[in-house]
Amino acid sequence: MKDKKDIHQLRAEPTKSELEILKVLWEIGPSTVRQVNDKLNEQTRAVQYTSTLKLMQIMQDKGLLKRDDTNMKHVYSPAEPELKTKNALLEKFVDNLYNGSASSLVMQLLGNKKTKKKELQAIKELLNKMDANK
Amino acid sequence: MKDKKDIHQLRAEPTKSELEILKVLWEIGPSTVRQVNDKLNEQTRAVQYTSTLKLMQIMQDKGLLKRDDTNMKHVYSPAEPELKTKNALLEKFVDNLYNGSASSLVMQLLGNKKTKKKELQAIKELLNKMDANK
DNA sequence: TCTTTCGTACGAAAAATTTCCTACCTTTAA
DNA sequence: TTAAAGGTAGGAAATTTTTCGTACGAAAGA
Repeated sequence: MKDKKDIHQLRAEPTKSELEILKVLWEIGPSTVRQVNDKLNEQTRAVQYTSTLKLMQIMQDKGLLKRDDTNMKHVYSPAEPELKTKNALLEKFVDNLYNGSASSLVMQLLGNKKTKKKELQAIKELLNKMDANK
Repeated sequence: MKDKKDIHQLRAEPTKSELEILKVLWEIGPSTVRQVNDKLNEQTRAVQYTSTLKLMQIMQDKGLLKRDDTNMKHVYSPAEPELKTKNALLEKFVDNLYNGSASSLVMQLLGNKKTKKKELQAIKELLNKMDANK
C-alpha cells in the first residue's frame, strides 16, 4: 500500500496496535515510551519495550504522533485531538456497517439486549435534552 | 496467532477483507464465489477471482461462512445472522473506544457536525418512541 | 470428440503489521 | 572512573493478512 488515502480528516488510519497506544496516550497524557510501555504491560498485554518504541516511531512517521525530543527522553503525544480521531473512526464505522446511517446504529444499540438499562436511560435522557432545544 | 479468542458470540473476528465479503453476502444473499467476486469488482475494488475464492475458503475454515457444496458451484452464506455479527462488532467498538458506554457513543454522534439533521431527527424520534413504552 | 470455459484446491508469494535483537549513546550510582 | 541502568535508532525476523499462479476436474459448445 503506497499512498493510502486518509480516512476523512485523519492523516492515516491507526492499526490495532497503534490504537492501543493512542488510547494509552489519551488516558495518561503526553508520555515517554517507557510510560506507555509500562501501561500497556500492566493494563493490556505483555510487550517488549523496543516493540513499543518502534511502533511509536512509526506512528510519528505516519503523523499519528508528535514528539518533543528536546530532552533525551522523548515525549510523545497524539498529533490530533482525541475527539477528532474518535469522530473519524466512528464515522468510518457508521459508513462501513450502517451505510452512513447513524440512526440505524442507534436503533441497533437500543435493541441490543446487552446494552444495559442504565445505558438506555442515559441515551433517552440525551435525546430528551436534544428535544428541549430543538 | 494460535487460539484467538472469539469476540463475544462470534467465532472469529472478520478481517477487513473478510468483512467486505460478508457485506456482499448480506446484500445479495447466499452466493457463489463468482457472484461475490463480480460484486466486489463492480462495487468495491479490483480483485482476482482466486483471491476471493481463497478468502471465502478461509472464512469457511474459520466458521465465518458455511457452504452448500452439493452442486459443483458451491454456494456460500454467512454462518451467523447479519444482525448478530453487527451487534458483536458494534459491542466491540463501543468497548474499545467508549469504554463500553453506549450513551457516550450516542452523545458523540449527536455532537458530531457531520451527522446530518435528518439523522438527528430520526434519532430523536427513536428516543421518544423508547420513552413511550418505558 | 475436442476444445474452451468455468469451477475448486492448494501452495506460495507479496504486503502489511508486529515484534524484538543488536548497537550504541547518555546518565546515574558505586 | 567505571559499571549499571536506561534511553534511541535501525534492521531483520516473525506473524498475519491478502493476493494470485498453477494444476486439475467438470460442463458446455463446436
